[in-house]
Amino acid sequence: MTRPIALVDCNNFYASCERVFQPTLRGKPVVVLSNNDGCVIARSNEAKELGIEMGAPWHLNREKFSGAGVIVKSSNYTLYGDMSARVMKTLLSFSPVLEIYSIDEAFLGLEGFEDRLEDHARTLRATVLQWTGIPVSVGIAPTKTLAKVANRLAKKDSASCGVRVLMAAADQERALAQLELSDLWGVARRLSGRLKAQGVVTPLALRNADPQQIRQTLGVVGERLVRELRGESCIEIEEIAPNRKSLIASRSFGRPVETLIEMQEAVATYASRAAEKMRRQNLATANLIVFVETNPFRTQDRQYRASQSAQLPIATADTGRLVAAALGALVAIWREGYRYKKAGVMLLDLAPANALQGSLFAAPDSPASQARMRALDVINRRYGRGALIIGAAGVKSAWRLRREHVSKSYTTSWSELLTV
DNA sequence: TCTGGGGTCCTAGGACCC
DNA sequence: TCTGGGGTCCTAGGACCC
Repeated sequence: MTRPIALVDCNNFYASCERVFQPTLRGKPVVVLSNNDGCVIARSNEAKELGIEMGAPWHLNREKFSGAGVIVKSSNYTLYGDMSARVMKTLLSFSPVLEIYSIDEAFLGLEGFEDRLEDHARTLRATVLQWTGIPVSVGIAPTKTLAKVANRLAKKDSASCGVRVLMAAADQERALAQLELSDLWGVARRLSGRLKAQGVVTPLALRNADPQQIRQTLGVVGERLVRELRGESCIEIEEIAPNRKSLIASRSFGRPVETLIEMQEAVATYASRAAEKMRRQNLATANLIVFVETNPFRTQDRQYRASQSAQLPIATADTGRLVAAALGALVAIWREGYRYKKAGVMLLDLAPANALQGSLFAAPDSPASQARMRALDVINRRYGRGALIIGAAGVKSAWRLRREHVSKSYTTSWSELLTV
């Protein structure tokens, strides 16, 4: 009754993309660098073998690897996004049940292929390579967490030729015995530390632990992890991507920013870029955060980091309003005398820009509708007349409108509330 | 003047992912 | 001088509501 789940992961994705368009890079060590050519974000196998670490700051490594013939590329996200779309489209021809998990990973539901999982995966692998030029690895198991494990082994173990199936309990146990706790999906430094402190030292021990007991110390996340390791699927494949809830536009500065005017330029740019992103997805918001920080790697400098949120009276995607709100928030956290390294604008509580129309027809007992009715009730009691609340940001902002605006600011100006 | 319970919201921070 | 840029989920405590 267990349905097989495949995790398809592109090998060294950004480096592989560069190779597709520049075949002379094949067989050579290639690294792709982050913005400002700051640090390593992708490495070909050859580069990994040279000992180049993920995230390594390039200015500390340039010397070291210049003699090794390493080819360095600046990142090109437009290209990677395009290649990703081609890979995902190809995957769709191998199963209609597809969840795009990240730019280079996807989960596939393989129900119906139980009797030929390995063959199916090998054909998939060959086809993706032929159609897109991107090599992928495939891990198959009854849960997403185990599919991640299978995928890791498919990559690591050259004998498996890029495909690993872990449907049988005995195979799963053998696989878990080969890994470290921090190799597991969802376990990083902190969690593995806490587990080890509890005497759970290996992935296999975690699989054999009591879920209830793990829940005591690690909460629901821990319990889910144990169950997933046992083959009990707790994390479903999400074929329809839920609406984005927030988005960020931020950058590190190439050199320290020390004046307000420069910081204002940067924040205005980020706010405007964030607004563009939002409009492209037909979203709107009434809630944003501006943040600034100094360079934490320069321990000799005085450190400062701060963030400030700002609320707009109604949800909007208008660049002018968002820039104005962001600059207002910046003033509240700006401190003279620091060498700023990074700043950004986050947009929160994103909701479809046409939510107002939707809300009129929302089910009467939906939470959003109830919140709106309560807000309406307050207005009716207070002012003896009805008004339509702009609920574009859903329940939360309906509450906010009620608390912060309806009862305080909007004593007469209904037309403003009604503006879309 | 004293006494309760159940539920949601808000916010900040932690932890993790790619 | 030089160390990325995005995201999500969970928790905990206080505020607030009925």
